[in-house]
Amino acid sequence: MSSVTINDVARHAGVSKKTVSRVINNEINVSAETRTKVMAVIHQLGFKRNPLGMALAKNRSLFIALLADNPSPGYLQKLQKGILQCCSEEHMGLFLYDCSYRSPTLVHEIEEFIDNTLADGLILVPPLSDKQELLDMLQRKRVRYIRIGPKDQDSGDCVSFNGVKAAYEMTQYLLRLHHKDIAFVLGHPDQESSHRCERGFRNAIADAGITLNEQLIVQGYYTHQSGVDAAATLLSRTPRPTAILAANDEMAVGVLYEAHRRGIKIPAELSVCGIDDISLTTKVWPNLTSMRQPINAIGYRAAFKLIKKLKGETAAGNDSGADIFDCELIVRESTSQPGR
Amino acid sequence: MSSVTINDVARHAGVSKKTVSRVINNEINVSAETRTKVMAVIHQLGFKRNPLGMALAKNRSLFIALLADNPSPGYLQKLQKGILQCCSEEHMGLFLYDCSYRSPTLVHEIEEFIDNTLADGLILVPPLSDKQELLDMLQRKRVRYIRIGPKDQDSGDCVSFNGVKAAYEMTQYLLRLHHKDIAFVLGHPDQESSHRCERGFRNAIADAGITLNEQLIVQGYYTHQSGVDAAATLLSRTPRPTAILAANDEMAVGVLYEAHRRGIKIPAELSVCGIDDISLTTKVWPNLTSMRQPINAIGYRAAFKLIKKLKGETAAGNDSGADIFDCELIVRESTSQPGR
DNA sequence: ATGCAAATTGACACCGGTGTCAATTTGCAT
DNA sequence: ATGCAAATTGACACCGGTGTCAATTTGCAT
Repeated sequence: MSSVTINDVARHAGVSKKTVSRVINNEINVSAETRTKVMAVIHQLGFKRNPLGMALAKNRSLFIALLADNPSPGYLQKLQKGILQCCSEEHMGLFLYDCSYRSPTLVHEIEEFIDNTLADGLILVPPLSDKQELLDMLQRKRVRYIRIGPKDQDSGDCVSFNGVKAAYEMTQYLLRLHHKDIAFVLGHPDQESSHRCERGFRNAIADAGITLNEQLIVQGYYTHQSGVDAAATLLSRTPRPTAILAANDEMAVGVLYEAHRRGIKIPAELSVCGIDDISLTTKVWPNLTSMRQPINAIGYRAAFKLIKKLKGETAAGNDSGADIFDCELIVRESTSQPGR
Repeated sequence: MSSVTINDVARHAGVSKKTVSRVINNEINVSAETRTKVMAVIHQLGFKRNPLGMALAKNRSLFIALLADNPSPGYLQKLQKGILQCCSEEHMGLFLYDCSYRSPTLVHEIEEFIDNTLADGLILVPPLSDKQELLDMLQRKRVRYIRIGPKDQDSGDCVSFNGVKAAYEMTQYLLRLHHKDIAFVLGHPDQESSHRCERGFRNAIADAGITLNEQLIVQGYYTHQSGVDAAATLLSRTPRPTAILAANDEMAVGVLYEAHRRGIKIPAELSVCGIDDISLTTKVWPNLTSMRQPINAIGYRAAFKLIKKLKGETAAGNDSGADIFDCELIVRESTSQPGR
């Protein structure tokens, strides 16, 4: 390796390596003259701090990791993209770890992962965000984390999405189209986001003065197949719903599939819509109407908060902005007035 | 941190820390007695080697990273899964880095990424696998890498997929169904895999004794939209092809979309198929016939080779097995005899 | 010029490991 | 018992940084 060390810089600048360290870390108590001189040498030699040496000395690796187990690959992919963008800007590496929510040794596996990488910051994706046993372990190991979409949105260390509003507004949109029999496909019961969407849906129906037919709410699990299954149930009901809203796009695409299979015309005979706005929405036919969740921004924000936390900069001023993101209705081809 | 260090183990076992180091690294020249004693203490205290200390002393981080810029998210996702599985088994962390093939500062960005993470092993995904400028930089920095699907498949440090055979067999399948006017959507011209598929397609047509209509080969770029555009071109030709084979599934799904939009019945009026077998194939309607590329296995294998290389174990014996994976035809709902 | 607090700087030890090399112990032939 | 090569072990320096604390320098009031 031809890498330049802090010692090289110190020698060239005629100062001690501790002083160089002070300059690198932007510490106070370095004279302007010294700082300028050292900075010049740093640029001249192309010095870059070795993150391993730093990590060992400070006992903080500044590495962060994304822990994921999410049934919707499109969601994860967008989230990952947002996180990576922030990491890239902040010159941080991102470790990835795939885990299985159902694994009985989950917490142990994650602990081992942390020992292997020494990551000291984690981004938790639902349903991991609410696994108390995991959070306890992280606390014990003093590993920082930011949770995405946890149950208690008020804890400072999380970023979420206003799922109630998303489902509420999507339902309102369907009502404006004059749909009466609107069905709803729930997400996984372990994930709070599913309950939030359900609340939004129920509120919208209630606020419209309609008595909800409980038969039109069916269980799903956020997976494509559960969307297919839910649609199979709903589409054999009489009267058939004229619109189906699914708690995520992955399931909505499943609904689309089952409807096609039965020869039901979309949107003429059935409106279908989802929530999230993953890339899948513009790949299927017809393109899926969805509620855009700014997944990219959520990922970016989560990474940003985590990194600031690790670097010890308190999220002050304009940084402590809203961490509950709003949705946006994206009307595409899969919804219309009944019969059109 | 309550972590146990090598010093703690040494003290408890009554040996020097160098001896403990020898035991950890499975070096020879440690008496059986000492080894047993030290191992006992290691288990008793729950000692785990600190990867940072090791990395600093050995000047090898043993961290690996996946560098990706691929237009098909489904492909990348499956690859990632295979890589992660291997990393998990080998107790290695995986860094992720998203880059843009087109960025003029690509090589510099990647160099910076390596400096920030000290990854000393990389997995390169096409089209990065063939970027000579990048490979040179890695050579210079002595960063090891494994390439996926490079142009020169014979270099030992790569894992690929038999694209010629995949396209050849898929075309044969369509010919067996008695299709005559079979169209082909090319992938990105910068990626060798596209050329390989084209060769397979041409060979199959030639071997069947058919004169190829060059009008039926259109350019694509491996993206969904390029599939839509290619289909728009192909489906307005007279006579219209009765089957379209795309060089990847992402584009095939685009073809499906455009055909639906035009009210063309699939597969009755048009057979559509792709290559890769990404998860998207079973989400769209009708489910897409595809050539399964063992993407998971490819990712796993790439990670395995890289890790072995880093650990210095020469891939000997049964390990040096075939690194060109074969395809498998998966017939689903999007193909049939013409007119059925 | 003098005194003193604050600012600046560097010597040294340390983070948790490994490499080098010399010292000690072991095993075996004589 | 003796000699000698091979096996085993540990002292010490080092990888590239940072923390502590004491020494030196600076800036200002007197």
